[in-house]
Amino acid sequence: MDSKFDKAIWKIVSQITAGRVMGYGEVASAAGFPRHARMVSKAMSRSPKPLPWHRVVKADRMIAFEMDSEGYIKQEKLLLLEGVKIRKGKISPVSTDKGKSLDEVLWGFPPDV
DNA sequence: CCCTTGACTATCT
DNA sequence: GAGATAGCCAAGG
Repeated sequence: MDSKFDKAIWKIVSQITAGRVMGYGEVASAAGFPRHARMVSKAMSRSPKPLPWHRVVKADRMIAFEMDSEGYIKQEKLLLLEGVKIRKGKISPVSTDKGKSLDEVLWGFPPDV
């Protein structure tokens, strides 16, 4: 039985465009269930169809899995393939929906340095 | 019904 | 910046 919550989460996650990432809390809020960050992970695992789960990361923009775990490696790989820049496990601000300032995107993102 | 667990988050030291 | 603590909510034993 699929709950309303799960459906909402799947919808939001499937709508994340390639090269961009969202936080668990953001997804939950977007789905209409604030503070359900922890449930998001569960909902994604329960999805009957493949979902771009790798585009969902923690609030710190870091991969949620452990460094040595399979999930971490897999997610990092997928993100890199989609053009997401990662520095020491952290996703570049440009890859998020927050730091998508036109200047930064056009300039090619000089914020890091 | 109580307790534990989890792909979390925010705050404090 | 890293570690500890508390808050959070749903699901399962």
